[in-house]
Amino acid sequence: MEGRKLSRRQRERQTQRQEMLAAALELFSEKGYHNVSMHEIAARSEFAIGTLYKFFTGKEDLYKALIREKCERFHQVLTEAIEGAGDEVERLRRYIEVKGAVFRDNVPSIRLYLAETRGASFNIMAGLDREIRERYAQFLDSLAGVFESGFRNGLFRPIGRSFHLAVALDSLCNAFLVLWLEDPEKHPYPEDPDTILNLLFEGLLSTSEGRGGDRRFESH
Amino acid sequence: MEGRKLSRRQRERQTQRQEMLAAALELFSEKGYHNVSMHEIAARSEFAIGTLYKFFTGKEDLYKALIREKCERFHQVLTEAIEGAGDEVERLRRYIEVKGAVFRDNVPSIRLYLAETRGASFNIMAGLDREIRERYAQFLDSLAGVFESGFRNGLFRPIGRSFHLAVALDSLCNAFLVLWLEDPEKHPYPEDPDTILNLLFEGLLSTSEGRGGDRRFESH
Amino acid sequence: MEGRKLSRRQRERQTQRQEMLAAALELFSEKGYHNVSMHEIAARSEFAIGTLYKFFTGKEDLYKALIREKCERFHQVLTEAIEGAGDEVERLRRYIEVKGAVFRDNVPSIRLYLAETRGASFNIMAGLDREIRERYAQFLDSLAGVFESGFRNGLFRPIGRSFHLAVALDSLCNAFLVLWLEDPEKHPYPEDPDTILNLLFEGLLSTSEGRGGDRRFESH
Amino acid sequence: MEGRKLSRRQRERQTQRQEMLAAALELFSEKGYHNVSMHEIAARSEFAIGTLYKFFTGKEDLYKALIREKCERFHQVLTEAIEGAGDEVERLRRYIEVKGAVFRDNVPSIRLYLAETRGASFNIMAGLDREIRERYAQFLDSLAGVFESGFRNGLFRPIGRSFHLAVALDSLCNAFLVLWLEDPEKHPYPEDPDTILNLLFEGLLSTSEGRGGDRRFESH
DNA sequence: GATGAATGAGTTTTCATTCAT
DNA sequence: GATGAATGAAAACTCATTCAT
Repeated sequence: MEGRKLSRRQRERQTQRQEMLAAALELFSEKGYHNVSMHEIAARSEFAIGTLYKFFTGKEDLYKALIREKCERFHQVLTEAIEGAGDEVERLRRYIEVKGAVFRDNVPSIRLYLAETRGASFNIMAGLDREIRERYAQFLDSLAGVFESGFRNGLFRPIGRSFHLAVALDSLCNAFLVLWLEDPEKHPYPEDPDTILNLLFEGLLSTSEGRGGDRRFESH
Repeated sequence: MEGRKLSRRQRERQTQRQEMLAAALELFSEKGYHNVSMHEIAARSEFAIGTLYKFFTGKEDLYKALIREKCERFHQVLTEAIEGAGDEVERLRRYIEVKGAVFRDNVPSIRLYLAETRGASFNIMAGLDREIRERYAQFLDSLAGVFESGFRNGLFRPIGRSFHLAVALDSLCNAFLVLWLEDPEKHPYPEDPDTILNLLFEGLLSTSEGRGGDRRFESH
Repeated sequence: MEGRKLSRRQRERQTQRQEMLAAALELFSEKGYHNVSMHEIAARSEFAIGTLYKFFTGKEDLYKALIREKCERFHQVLTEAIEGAGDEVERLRRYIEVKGAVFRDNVPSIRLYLAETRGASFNIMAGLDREIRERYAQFLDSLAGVFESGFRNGLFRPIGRSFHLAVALDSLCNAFLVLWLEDPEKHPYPEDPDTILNLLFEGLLSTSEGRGGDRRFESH
Repeated sequence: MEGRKLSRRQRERQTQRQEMLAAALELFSEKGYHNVSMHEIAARSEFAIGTLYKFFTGKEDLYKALIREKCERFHQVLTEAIEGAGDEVERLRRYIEVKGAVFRDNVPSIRLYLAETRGASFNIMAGLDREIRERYAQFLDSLAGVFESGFRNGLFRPIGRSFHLAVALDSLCNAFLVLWLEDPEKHPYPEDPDTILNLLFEGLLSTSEGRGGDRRFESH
């Protein structure tokens, strides 16, 4: 992705950095930011404590780097999923599938990701919160774009603002994923993306012009 | 629930306890569990630190008590909303409205509630996590019951499992509420519950039997 | 000196504070600021480390308090010595004697005092340096006042600026005291203050008007 | 002093060593021993940290070498000043002038020199303290020799022990120099050495035989 | 029963020194 | 011989908890 010519030294440093981040990820995702000490990270990553401080200016910096890199990666993958080929429905299906796959493969990261994008994170850590949320908002806009485009070409019936639909779909997926995270046996993430999609689609599609759902509500 | 005859002493203790919890709530919701010290809670509640330890066995116990009581209260109120009078649609509407109202009136608690029920809470605090989640699951079952009942009496079309629908509706509300929490101006929580409800209902209602949404997907 | 009504508690706190400062003084004077750890001070004063931090906001604060209090005391005592009764000569004699006595009785403090007022202290410690030097300058002005007064009433011949004479006398005493500090046997601080005073006085006194010292230099 | 035939290699090493010492001097005099890290010295001198350790066994050794060399140089120059041509008065004048010139040209070194020779240096650094003080004592003896010689040839009146006079003159100069160091504008080091010298001489000279200063004191 | 002073284990971070390249 | 990445002991400081008054 970047210039390929990294010296051996530089490549080694990258590897070490990744090992540190990996150890930190494990620990943070197991116990949360405040319950992990730098000594633990050093021990788990098998580096001396001082070496950690050569790579990161402090615990906060280490955590920020970790979160930033993971979030960036997730958003990249998800953005690719919804910006790829296919009509809007296919792209949403792909989004649901990819999101599930990413979760399955990155459980530890997910715990942190969720703590940052959902719930009430207390990251006083100047700026991180804002940064992540902005990146997330940016992604939601992309997702809203898919609905918008579906509206324009008549694939979707305009039952709500595209942004709301994006929020809805994303939070639906997250809800299923959190259930899965808690008890994978009891709450498997749907193999078929339509299980989730239909929750929104079963009335979203413009072909259902003959129905009178709205009227029903209006009468209330 | 308990015997009503509390001595003056006991009543005083209850008041003191509530004052401690109120001070703790303010602080925890402002700064998060780990960034609040027992001294701060003592200072804010105007009790001696030793007195705090007469009421709670430690910081963790205090936090647990706080979370438990708040969650219990929320679930109670929400359960009442969905178990009250009216058909299923009305009950869901009431749920959305009550949830909005409860949030508006309890912003500090909400931050903690969200941290516990959504996202990846790191509450290693033996059991709290489990306890809260169980209570939450219990509530989701109640909510699912509303859909179930709607299915049975033909008000809803069976577009998914009732539990999934409960999860979907709840996470939809949460998503809107988190948006509102972040920026109340930009993302007001809908006055009209149908704004949220329609996201699910526009195809969920059994009156739309004539439409061919499903077929469309099957053809894919 | 101050309002006498200190509660027992307050008196105890004062005692503890003094014990902490005493332990710190010993250690700082033995090994210097940077070679003493808070743990050592805690151990030597027989308090828990946390208790130290209840009395002083940090190591720097502890050191500053120590220096400030000692310096203030010294300057007070010395100022009293030169502002007491007697003609200028007597007052200077008393200054030399009192300075010797104070040194003898406060060897550990002296090491710190000297490090602060003489030599090149590297007290980056915002302000302390300045504060101490200002207090010292103030004292030198008092001492210069004695010479000034001696000039005015004709007791002293005006062989230099009064401030220079103050600096000269003070540095003379310090020099003798440092010698004594290094090797009390070999370099006892003079019992008779005139041993020091005569180094300046043997020509300073106005009664020596008949001599031609200056002329001698002019002819060179 | 040493054999003159240094190989190119050896000469290079000397140069490097001097560069290291120069960088260290700058830093130590700016911030004090404990506030300078070996990394800083390495960076400022543009050598690798490992290279520093090839030349000096450690930080302490580096500092000792620095102090030793600077002190040696100062004492050499000052000894030359007082051992040169001229009568005792001229030699003392030259001493005062040279001392002023050396200070002016070596402010950074001076800060360290003062920290070592005056005040209470905390150089636990085994031996350095003693070593420097011995060299200093040696110099004071040379200076005392000038007074001694002045006594012998009748140029000076024996108003005190020659060693005391040496201490007195040196501390007088130091006092003026410290004043100058603190505020060169307000306290310039005297251009005319007699400004300092007269503080001692105005009664020291044997030509003032007619005066009765001593008697005056005796009467007290 | 309430109080808050005292405690000390545990945290983050620095930096002199070593040694494989 | 020079290099600088890696090391880990040691420092300053915090805070949950105890217990004598």
